[in-house]
Amino acid sequence: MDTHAPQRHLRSWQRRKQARPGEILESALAVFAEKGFAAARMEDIAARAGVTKGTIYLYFPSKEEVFKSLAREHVSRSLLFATEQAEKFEGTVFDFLRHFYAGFMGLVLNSDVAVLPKIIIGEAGNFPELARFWREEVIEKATGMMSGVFTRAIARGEIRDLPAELVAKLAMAPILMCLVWRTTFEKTSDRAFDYDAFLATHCDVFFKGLAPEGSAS
Amino acid sequence: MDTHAPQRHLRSWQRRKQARPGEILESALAVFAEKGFAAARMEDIAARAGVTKGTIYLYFPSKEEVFKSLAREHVSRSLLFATEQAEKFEGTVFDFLRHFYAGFMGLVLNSDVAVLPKIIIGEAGNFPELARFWREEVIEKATGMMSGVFTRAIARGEIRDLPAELVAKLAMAPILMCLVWRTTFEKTSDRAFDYDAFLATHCDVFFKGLAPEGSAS
Amino acid sequence: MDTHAPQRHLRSWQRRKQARPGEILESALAVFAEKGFAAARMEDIAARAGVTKGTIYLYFPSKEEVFKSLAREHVSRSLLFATEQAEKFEGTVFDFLRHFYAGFMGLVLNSDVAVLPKIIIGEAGNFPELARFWREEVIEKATGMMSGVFTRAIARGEIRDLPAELVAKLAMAPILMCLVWRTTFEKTSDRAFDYDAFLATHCDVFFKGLAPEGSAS
Amino acid sequence: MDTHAPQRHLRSWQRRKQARPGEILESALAVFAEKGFAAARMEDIAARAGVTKGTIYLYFPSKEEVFKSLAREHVSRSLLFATEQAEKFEGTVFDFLRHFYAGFMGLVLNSDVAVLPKIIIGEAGNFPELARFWREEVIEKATGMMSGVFTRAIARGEIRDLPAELVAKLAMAPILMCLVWRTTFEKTSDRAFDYDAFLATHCDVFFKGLAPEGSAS
DNA sequence: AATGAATGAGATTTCATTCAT
DNA sequence: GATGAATGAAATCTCATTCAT
Repeated sequence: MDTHAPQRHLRSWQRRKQARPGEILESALAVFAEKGFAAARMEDIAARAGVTKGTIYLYFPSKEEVFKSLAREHVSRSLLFATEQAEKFEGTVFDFLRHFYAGFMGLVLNSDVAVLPKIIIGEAGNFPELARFWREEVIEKATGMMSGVFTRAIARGEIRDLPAELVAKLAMAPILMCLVWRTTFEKTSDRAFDYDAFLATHCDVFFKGLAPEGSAS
Repeated sequence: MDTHAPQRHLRSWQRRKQARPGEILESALAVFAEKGFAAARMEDIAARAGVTKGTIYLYFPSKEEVFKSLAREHVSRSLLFATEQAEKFEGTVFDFLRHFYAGFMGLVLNSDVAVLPKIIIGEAGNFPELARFWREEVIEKATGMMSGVFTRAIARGEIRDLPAELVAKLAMAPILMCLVWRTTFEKTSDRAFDYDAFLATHCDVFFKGLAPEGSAS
Repeated sequence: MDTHAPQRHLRSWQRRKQARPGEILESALAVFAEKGFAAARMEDIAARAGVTKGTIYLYFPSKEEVFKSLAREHVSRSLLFATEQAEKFEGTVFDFLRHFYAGFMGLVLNSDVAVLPKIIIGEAGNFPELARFWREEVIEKATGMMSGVFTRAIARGEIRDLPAELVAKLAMAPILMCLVWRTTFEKTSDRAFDYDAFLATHCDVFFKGLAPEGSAS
Repeated sequence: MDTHAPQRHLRSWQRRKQARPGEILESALAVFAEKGFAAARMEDIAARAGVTKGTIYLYFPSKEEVFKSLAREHVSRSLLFATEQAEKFEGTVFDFLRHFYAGFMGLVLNSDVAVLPKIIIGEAGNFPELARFWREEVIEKATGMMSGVFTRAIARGEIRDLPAELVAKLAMAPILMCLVWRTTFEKTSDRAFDYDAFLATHCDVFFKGLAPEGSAS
């Protein structure tokens, strides 16, 4: 009984079972971020997820596949965020960017996703397909979305006529810097990096630099 | 001249011995960049340097020490470059930055040093002391140098009154992006990233954004 | 009885796990005895224990620790034997010694513990702490026990008044000779060493030498 | 010139050359004694002899051969000593033994030969031929010499009628104990072992034990 | 004769993966 | 479904031995 309705009235271990892959990936994210792919031990990942080594193999065929699943899984989240942001694009490009940066900082500071780019950077050499996947699925899509924003802004005369794609990349460079700082140097530093002030200054300079000639800013 | 040269009259194997550590580090740079620390095999490093495993241990006590030597060794080169650039600072801050970016691109595109930051990013978790070392010796010094440049520019009225340190970091964000692109995604991409155009656009926007209010740019 | 036995209802691999360390140490005893510490290969130890290299590392962190565990583990057995013997001391010191020698020969000829002293002798240079441990825990305790026996024998007038501790050491010298012969030369010799006759002659001479002046022996 | 008289008027490096093998063996004795065969490094042996690794191979084809040469070389010294002693045998067996023990203690305390038996004990498993060689060349010859002494003593009525060979072995057991103590435990002990008192007590007991019945000792 | 840089076989140790329970 | 003992391939590192100088 209940065999026909596996989603309803699940017993606790059944709920557990469905949650397992997610728990494992979450744990893997933390461990890969800390150690890199090669130095991460399956046992660490398992322990942090509250299971034993063997259990991971019930859900993933290999360490490599855990890693890839992880990378792919989070792509969707990141893109979802970006897309949502882009859809909210109603006001000026400046409003949008401020919103975007603010949202991103929330992500960067409060979750573990921030470490994914770092992992990709560190392991691109060992997993070229993954690097390609990320470029195509994350970077180019995000750049494309952002390019669209700037293209429209140019069309509306909100900003100067500049190569939209390059401007899109420029808009993301400070974010990359924040990510790298947070995942690489923050722990070793006693003086805090003021991400908000950094991005505020960026907006100040960047927006003024984009503004049409003769505008009162 | 050259009478002070200490390597005169060396036997061939002595000349060899003096050159070995450098050859090994050069080889290690390439292998670590490609694979990361953990996945790099001593045998690979040795083979690329034209020696066998055992030889590396004549010059370095362990893989870890090869890695650390490498990271420390190249710091001097990078800083030398930065310091030389700062000393050339004669014209406006804009001239300086253009010069700086151009010089950096030369470095990034034509040598292997570009991969060092990538290595540091990937292995910071496993070598915290190394991350600290890099932050203190490379990043903070470079930032300090750049901050000085901007502080003077502000004093001279060349640019607006903005937090010099944050502006310095903003000035380096596009460089970080170029480095990451080159070392992480370039190989997987068929469409070339136009670093020069990217930095030109950056200069365009950045300089206009920094310019004093009401300036004719 | 046996209701307190902790191993009831164990699954087979649990029973196995409990037995493993002992099996490994037993195997290690044999291999270390044959080759010495440095020349003993983990693979040999593993093979003799019926497992593979890796398994040893589930129970011991390193080869050195296997060795130390081994040396420490068997101490208890040896001392237990000695203590039991000393407690049986009821008759004359001569009866006791005869008993002691007989018991020791049983140990020497029928078990592998005989090789432990040999191992200690061979590796004292490489493991000074171990040599110290053995001197304190085995040699001095055994000597102390034996000294006590002789002290009491002197007090009772069974033997002459001699330095008890030196006599104790003299009593053990023939045993050392038997151990060394058995573990070092026996295999290379075609003519058997007659341990019983050797110890019988020793008793004959030793007892007569200890007897009080003017005794009819 | 001088080619026909290589022994006379040697230049210093020639004298050196002739001394080299001996210097190396002396050095090897110390290192093998400290570490055992396997753990002894050729570099250590070379360094202690004041040469470099390569030089050893000019005189010995392998580490094993250094070891064997060492063991064989010292055999002659030990036997020479024993034979000389036996030839001095003029007085009673008791005088002889006292002399012998005294001489042996000089050897044990003042030279490195004491470590040879220890080495043999530790490496017998790895070099069975060596163990055999030692048993035959050293132990059996020494025992034979000593047996002869006792046989003659029995014939003269100096001591009781006992199995001469076993008595010979008993006479050497305390020496073995001294050797083992000195090479294995002495360094770890703060309280000195009084070899002289030990052997004096041994003589006291042993001689009394050997004395013919009814003798006034 | 002596050197010492280089070699490479072989040892220890780690850890992803398997599988009986 | 979960466990965790066991495996064994692969990595680091050591050091006896060689050989050009």
